[in-house]
Amino acid sequence: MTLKQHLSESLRASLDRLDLAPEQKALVAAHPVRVEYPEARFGDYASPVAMELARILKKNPALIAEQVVAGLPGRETWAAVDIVKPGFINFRLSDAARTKWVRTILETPTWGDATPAKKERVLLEFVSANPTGPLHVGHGRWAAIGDTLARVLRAAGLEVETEFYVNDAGVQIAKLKETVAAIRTGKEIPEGGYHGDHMQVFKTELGDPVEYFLAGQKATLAKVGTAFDRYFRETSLHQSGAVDKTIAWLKEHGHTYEQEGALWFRTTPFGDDKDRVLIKGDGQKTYFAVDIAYHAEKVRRGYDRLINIFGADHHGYQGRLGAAVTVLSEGRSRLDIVIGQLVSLFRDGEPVRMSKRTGDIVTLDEVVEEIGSDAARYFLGSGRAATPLEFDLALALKQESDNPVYYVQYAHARLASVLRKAGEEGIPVAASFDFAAVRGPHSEELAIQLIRFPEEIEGMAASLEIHHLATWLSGLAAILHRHYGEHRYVDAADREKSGQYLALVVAVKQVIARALGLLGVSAPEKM
RNA sequence: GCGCCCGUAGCUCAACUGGAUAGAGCGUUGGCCUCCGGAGCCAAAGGUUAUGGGUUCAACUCCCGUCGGGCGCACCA
Repeated sequence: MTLKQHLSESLRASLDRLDLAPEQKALVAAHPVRVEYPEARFGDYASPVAMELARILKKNPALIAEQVVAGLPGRETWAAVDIVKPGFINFRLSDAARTKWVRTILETPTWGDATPAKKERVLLEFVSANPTGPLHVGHGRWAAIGDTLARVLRAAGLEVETEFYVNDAGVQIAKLKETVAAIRTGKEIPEGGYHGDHMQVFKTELGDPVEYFLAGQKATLAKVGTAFDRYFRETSLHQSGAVDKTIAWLKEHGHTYEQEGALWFRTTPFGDDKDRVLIKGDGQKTYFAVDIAYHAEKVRRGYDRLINIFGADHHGYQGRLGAAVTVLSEGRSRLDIVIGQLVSLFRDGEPVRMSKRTGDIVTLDEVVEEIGSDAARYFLGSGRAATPLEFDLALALKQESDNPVYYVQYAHARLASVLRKAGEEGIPVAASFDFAAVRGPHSEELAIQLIRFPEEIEGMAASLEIHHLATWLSGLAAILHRHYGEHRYVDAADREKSGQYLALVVAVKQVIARALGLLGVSAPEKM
């Protein structure tokens, strides 16, 4: 259990002991106990619960806070519990508690991992780019976010499979093949075909264009450290008859109707804003019908939860797909859709249009080539998915050697260097860490930031917002750099104290490496 | 026209989903290596959180309006 949870439960226990009328007791019991992180000067944890209960209990928040503190169990964990102005309750960890938790971190190489209340099986689908060209920066954003989300969910104790849906059938693929045939025979590219320099390879490249692009996309994803558990092909749905079976199932269960020669799926009762066509008047199945069959397949596999990462250009799909999953799973599976806003490309402030048709496309490969995988992963994964990202190539290139990711990596390399130095001096890492030995400027912050790591993981798993990882990590790096400036870790004159510092160094280094790993960024020993 | 998302320091982004004096990186200005890595640290400048109302002990966060930007609104894929 995390420290935050411990505190939350202690507060709950204290609230239960308040002398209240039965109806008030019920209200208090229903009220969540929130614990948050205050500014360092106030302490390590804080709770606004007394202020929140002031209205319900019709009492002065400071008075409530006093009573809560009076009945609080587990006081030995806290060096100080203060009540401040409106009614905040602030908690400062005791040295003994810091010692205990840091020792736990040192004994736990997987520190950060959390244990879920329920071990859910999750299918996470992302990227799913059409195999009609190379991946662009937008795909890179979904890859960075999706891959990190998968790692974070696993750290949070969920069973996660990742999947890339390959649209290898349908009209666009037919257009692609026509285009390739034209290029190979030296004819003009047909109406609605694919233009652009990246198509010219088919003058000499003789393979199937779908396989060619898919292989290229996989190679690009590998460069940014993203591998999928499964590539699921649309054609397999057609071959297995899954599309027809799914439509038949919907018919049998009364979810469809015919109108004007088309077959409609009644999605509006399940949150969609209009019903959708499955089979068109000309007898052709819609793209949506195929997509439903795909999600029927996911449901059939029995996941507790489906998560899809969609670009904002597909957000209109949310309602109908959610309705489909509800119907197909008969309410048993839940579909979460993470909408990621698009990436706008700029070069020196000038917008760069991205289109596979015009060919003015900046590929993910090129960007990775320019700024490297680490910087790309960090940059694309550190912003909130819901916020549009403006990516300036010239800026990214300029910051090549002065990028936020290096700030964090440098912290790691610096600690590696400290440990090397200690090795040369023959100073051993203390076997039994004692926080009191390393007390001083920023030491408390450093310890607490490490202790919070699993709390961050839990928070991200709940919100599906992984950008917090980069924020928290750069916070840790900042504290470390400041701490480094104030303390001398390796001092041959005081081997005992140095050993204690080294234990802290090992803990910080371990946690930074783990967090960078979740981000898909390397943790260098030297830079 | 309707719907979803966004608007925070000069630039790129945070702010724990309603908490305390809105924070980082880049850029700018001025300091800091006889000493474990100066890819770092310290200090300064920079904000009426697009804008006008509302809700409350408390609003960047919630509600309504306005302005600006992105994306959707097919018997397309």
